[in-house]
Amino acid sequence: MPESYYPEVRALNLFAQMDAEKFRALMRGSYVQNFPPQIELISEGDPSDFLHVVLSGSVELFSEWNGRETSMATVRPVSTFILAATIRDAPYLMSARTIEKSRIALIPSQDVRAIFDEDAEFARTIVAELAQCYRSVVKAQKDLKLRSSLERLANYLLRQQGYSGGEASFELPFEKRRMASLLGMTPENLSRAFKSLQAYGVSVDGNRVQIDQQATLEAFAKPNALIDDYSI
Amino acid sequence: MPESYYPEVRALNLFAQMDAEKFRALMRGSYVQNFPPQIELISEGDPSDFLHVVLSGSVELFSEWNGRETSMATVRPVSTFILAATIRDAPYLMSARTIEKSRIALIPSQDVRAIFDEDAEFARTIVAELAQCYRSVVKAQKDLKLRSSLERLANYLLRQQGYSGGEASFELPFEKRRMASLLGMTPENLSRAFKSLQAYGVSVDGNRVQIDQQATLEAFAKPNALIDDYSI
DNA sequence: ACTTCCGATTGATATTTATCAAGCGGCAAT
DNA sequence: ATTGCCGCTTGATAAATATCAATCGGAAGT
Repeated sequence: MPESYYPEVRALNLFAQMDAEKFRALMRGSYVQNFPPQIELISEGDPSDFLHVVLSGSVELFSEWNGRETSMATVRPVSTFILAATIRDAPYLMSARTIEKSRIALIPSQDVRAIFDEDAEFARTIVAELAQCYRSVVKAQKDLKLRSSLERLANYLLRQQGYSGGEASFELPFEKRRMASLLGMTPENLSRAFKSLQAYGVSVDGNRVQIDQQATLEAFAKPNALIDDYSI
Repeated sequence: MPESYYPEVRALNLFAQMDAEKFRALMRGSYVQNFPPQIELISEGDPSDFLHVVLSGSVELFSEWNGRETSMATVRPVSTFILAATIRDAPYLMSARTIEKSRIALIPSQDVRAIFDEDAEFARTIVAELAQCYRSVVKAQKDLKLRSSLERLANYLLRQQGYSGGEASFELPFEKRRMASLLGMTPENLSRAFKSLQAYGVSVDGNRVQIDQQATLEAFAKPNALIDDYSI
């Protein structure tokens, strides 16, 4: 990686605290690349050669089985993905594709494992990130198993509202078909679910959502920190 | 913890490689306790004071929301649970109860975090265990989102068959109601699902399952290493 | 401005899954 | 042996969700 990129990567939480020399060692074999939208970065089952870090843009993690496909998560700056595969030196469980034009840092997995052993500060950051990822999946699984699709949508909207500043009106971060897959439903059902939420003061126009009766929607959605708060 | 317990705990993968002195430090504030069945060990939302290690017996992790409850996973010896909460010093996302009479080691979370910083070998083991946990949840989520309940049951049976030695006949590890919740279905549906699998050579008598047409069942279930193989 | 394309929507219908209400049957306590 | 309990099963029905087939409508290209 050209040294000119170092500051950008160094600024990330993951690398901010680590020893300067170890950081250089890690960067030596790394790349930063720009990808156009819809590029498949990794395929599930492949060996985990690189830890990926999303610097800008966004990436979708998805999985396939028996001809079906589902969206598992979206990764936004600045987060890693396939950290667990990197650490265990195991095959990827999910595929990844860019949603939009994205800058991705690629760090050789073996270097991550090597530096992990040498730099306690880095190890601590890695494990904190991994624990965060774990907790996110557990939350997603609770969402899936404990809620109906309408409830999932309602809570999803409340979360998105929170991310975009808490105003009554906000933009959905991507296409509805992707949202539907993420929420574990079909696009047709998502469409009908939006209609059902009109009863709770939700209106949609394209990607813009407006929540007119915040309290009513919350009473229906019953958001819960242990499912919906991704900061804990 | 009485020193007489040390060898039993020391034998666990998690502690086998670590420095002797660090191990003693970790054990000093720890307990080993026997619990009867159906004891709630931790409740979701509580602060994570102890890392738990199942030495014998089995523990169910479950979650609740809005009056509903679902089984998230079962933990068998020798595994930890709530490792991620311990590391992040965050509240538990899941509750835990003993399924049967169980021996549990309780290790103060703050000691785990402290020793993590001091013992690189321990840190490496912890992070490997955590990555394993992460990958298990991802697999579970793929199972939930990509498969119907009948397909989930078929693959579950094949996995259980594998764990119990691969014979055509084997025992289910626990009650059907718990299995149903784990598989994301109602007990009634599980009952009907077993009946549907008769068409693929599956017969059930109490907790004993017999698979008469292995190939037929596998052709239906389409087991996949990236979902069903918990060793990778 | 017109066409084309593609995602979103809508309606009709089918499938899957849950709910409700009995029953059945093993097992433990008496 | 009898009783009562509890988990499992079964049947009937309802609700949730998916599928299939059009159709709509905005955005991009001509």
